[in-house]
Amino acid sequence: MDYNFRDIEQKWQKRWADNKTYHVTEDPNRPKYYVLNMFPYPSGAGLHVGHPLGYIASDIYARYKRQCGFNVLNPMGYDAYGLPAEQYAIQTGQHPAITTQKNIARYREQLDKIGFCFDWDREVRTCEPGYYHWTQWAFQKMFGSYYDNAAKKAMPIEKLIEQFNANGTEGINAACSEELSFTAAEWKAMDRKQQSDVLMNYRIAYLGETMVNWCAGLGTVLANDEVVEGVSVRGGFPVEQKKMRQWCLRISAYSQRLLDGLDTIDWTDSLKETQRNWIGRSEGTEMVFHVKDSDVQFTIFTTRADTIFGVTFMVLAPESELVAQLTTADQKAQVDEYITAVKKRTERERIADRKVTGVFSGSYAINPLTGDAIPVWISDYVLAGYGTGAIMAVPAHDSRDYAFAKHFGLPIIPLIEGADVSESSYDAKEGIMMNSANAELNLNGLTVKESIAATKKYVTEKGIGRVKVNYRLRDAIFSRQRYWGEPFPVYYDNGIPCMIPEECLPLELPEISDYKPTETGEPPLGHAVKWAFDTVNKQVVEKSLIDNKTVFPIELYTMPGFAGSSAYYLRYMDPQNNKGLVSKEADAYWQCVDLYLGGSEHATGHLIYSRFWNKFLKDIEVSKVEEPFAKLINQGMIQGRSNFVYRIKDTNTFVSLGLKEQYDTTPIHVDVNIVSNDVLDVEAFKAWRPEYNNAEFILENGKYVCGWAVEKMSKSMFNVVNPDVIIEKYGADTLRMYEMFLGPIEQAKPWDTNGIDGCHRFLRKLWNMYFDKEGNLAVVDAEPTKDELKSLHKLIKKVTEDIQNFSYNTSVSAFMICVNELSALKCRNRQVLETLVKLIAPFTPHLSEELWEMLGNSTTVCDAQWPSFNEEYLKEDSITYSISFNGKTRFTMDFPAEATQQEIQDAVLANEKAQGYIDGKTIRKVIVVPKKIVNIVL
RNA sequence: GCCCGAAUGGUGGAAUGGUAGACACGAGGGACUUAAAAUCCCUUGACCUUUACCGGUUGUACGGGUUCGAGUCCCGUUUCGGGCACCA
Repeated sequence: MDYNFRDIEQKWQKRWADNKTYHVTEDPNRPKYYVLNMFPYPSGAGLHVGHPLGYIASDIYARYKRQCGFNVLNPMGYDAYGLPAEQYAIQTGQHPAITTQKNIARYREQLDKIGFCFDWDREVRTCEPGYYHWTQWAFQKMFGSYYDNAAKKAMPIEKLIEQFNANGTEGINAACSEELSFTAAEWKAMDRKQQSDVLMNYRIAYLGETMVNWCAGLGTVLANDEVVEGVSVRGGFPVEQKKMRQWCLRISAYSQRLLDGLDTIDWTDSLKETQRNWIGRSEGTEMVFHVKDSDVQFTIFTTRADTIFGVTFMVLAPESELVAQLTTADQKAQVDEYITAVKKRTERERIADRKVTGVFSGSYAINPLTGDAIPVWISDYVLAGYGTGAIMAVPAHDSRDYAFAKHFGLPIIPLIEGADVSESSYDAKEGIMMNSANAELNLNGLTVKESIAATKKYVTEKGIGRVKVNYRLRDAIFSRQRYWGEPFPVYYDNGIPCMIPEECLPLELPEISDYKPTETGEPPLGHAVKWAFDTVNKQVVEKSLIDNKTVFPIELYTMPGFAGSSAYYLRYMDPQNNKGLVSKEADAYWQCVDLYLGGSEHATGHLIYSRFWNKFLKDIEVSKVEEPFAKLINQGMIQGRSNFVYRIKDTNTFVSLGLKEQYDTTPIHVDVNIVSNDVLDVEAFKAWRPEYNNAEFILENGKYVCGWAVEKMSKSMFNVVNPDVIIEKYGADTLRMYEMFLGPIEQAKPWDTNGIDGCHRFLRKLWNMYFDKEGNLAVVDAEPTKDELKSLHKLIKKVTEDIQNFSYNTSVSAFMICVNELSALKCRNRQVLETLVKLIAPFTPHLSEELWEMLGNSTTVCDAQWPSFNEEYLKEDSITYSISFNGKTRFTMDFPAEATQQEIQDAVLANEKAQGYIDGKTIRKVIVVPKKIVNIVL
């Protein structure tokens, strides 16, 4: 009987769908396991063969866990908001919802063919009102919260207001944009707008002024890569650095928790390290410097408090508010000129072109330890957004300060013994201090480490400064001037942002006629005038308590891509719930994702935002756990394997790879789908493109051999392989096996269709084991033989271990070895063959179900209990040891399996003596390697 | 520049410090076949030796080291990949 994978796969996919085989419900009597893939953005190109890699890997794990008795949640959905659909809409006028809908249908069709155990009843789409309801809701909760540094959690903003009413800012320890100080009386005296502004300083979702690339000509904010030499790539309009009001999320408040949480989760070290770098915790000292002949003082941040005696100048960021205060009249012209020049440069240009620039402010600061007056400069190598936007410069021990000092001829004072600073600075944090003493503090002779501690202690006691931890993590900018995203549930009352009442959510995205910005420079939602009116005045004003009949402007920004993907794993737990994001019961049952699979490209995006979002939801008691993803595996990218033909220059003649050195050739990408084992299908090539109709070929051995290279899988390289094509030719089970066989999941590897035959042959061979020549099921009921049991239990052990370690590639090999062994044994034993079906079921579900049914089972194999192995069967009767002298093997000896190492050693030595091999030699050591080698060291 | 990871046949890749190259592809040879496909068998790191068998040397990017024994551990170097990048 032939292995008719097409019929088998269709049959089972239909049956699974009809019976809702993979539908899961919360079941307190069974342990849960939550497997999750990062959900895809449904692009117009459809899935290529690289996309399902992670889905297959997690599907195998989900199926394995299910067979182990777990109640497994394995959902799938779509990250449906995104730029490509919107760009397409601008070009064609096609509504992004329609494009997205189409793409999702295509994705679903492709996914269904692979045989996943997804519970499609739990599908989510970020662009559906029922889903983004809860994205908007979470945003509102963030708006209504502040972060209490002492309690280390988010609290309702009302609590803060209470405190303001009672004591002003006295005793407040909250995360904020800038430190404020006012009394209760002052608070009460503020009007609504002023109070709103003050609260913005504390809210977790807040409107803040941030630096953006603003392009007036296009009426939008641009990303850095959309700007070159101060003009927009598209249109060539001038672009300036501008502070703009944007919605932000105070993710920085969670820096420490985001950092600490990393120690509690099972992610790869490299990914954790990337997140640690991104959060960028740095422990240092803040010190206050007074300005000479002035009341002004300012604070700097340094991690090298020990170098305070080597400060020879100070530097302010150009954007710093201190610049205006410290610039003296006679320097003003120069400073203004410098600031203007800096403003024109984009972030990108500053990084690309690192020539030293700066200007003297005219002021001097007083070194609090030496009393020296030191010049204050302004330079763009100091960033406004980090620390205090001002630094103390120690050119001897900081390379950037050194470059600046050399350029402007400022003094350099070495502070570490033996450090040669004539050519470059000495940045290392080691050595013995010198030149570092005043009447009260003497660092000379101490190590750098000791000096930092001593200086911290000193400045703290003297009130000059304090110990401070800084984080590089910035608050997330949360608004976009785009159409295809979640609308903000916000309207403005006399400039004060107000939340649309919760009962009016979701605020639905309106239809608009034009996806470009409006003529007045507003985001695309500005076209939806009627929507704004209806929403705010009918839905909001009439339904809510707001007693006003004027038209309120509504927020026209939309949310960024990461908004919808930040809590989707919670929504899968309870996707239809219209009372809340997730019910207490569902959350309590599923808790967190046990296994999360996705690409490492999300290390500093989605995986940070999501962790932050979850921590916030935990603070407001929606989610139960601190960390959403207990274990994370980054699947490696599947790269493309491109093929080339070699055209002889200025001809239409193509030369085979082996002969191309004899000609002057140009390599040309050729569609990998008309190449097999690097041999070109010449006729298909001629038909591929009109210009190749008359192509001629110089062959080798009658074949045209193509060159190849590993590149990114992309249309332009003609190396995209569609899973549908593979499935049509080999079946989904072969595809699943082969994707796993390619190599370790975490590793990037090229897709090479050439190897797939091996996996397909294996499945056919496996299939044929169950049937005789006439095609009848040919299993016999009998006690398995010892050899059969040994082979089988070796496999159970290996596969069980491999699945737990996610080394599926070696599992596939183990299956191949076992099937070869069983074939050699002519195994027809029902018990053995049935167990084999269970073992391979996670990898090849369709084939397994079919065999399982043929073997007379009425249940599905996906519920069949995972077999356990018995060490007894794995035991050998005797074990062959290699006997070697000084590592060189001489001969072998057999020993009973239960022989101890001592017995083996004694027996070997007795044999040596009897044979006379070791007469007159000194034996230094005898090493018995378990089950392998006896090495006699002379 | 800083941090992290990797390097094994023609290819993808195996190998708790213990006989390197499992398994698979490709290639070569053979069987079956009118032929092809399919299937099955043998060979396949390099080099040397031999009519053949048997055998030997060498070999996991490079140079050292630890060890009876190193692809694996340690030190240094090179190359490639990834992340961060004026973060004071």
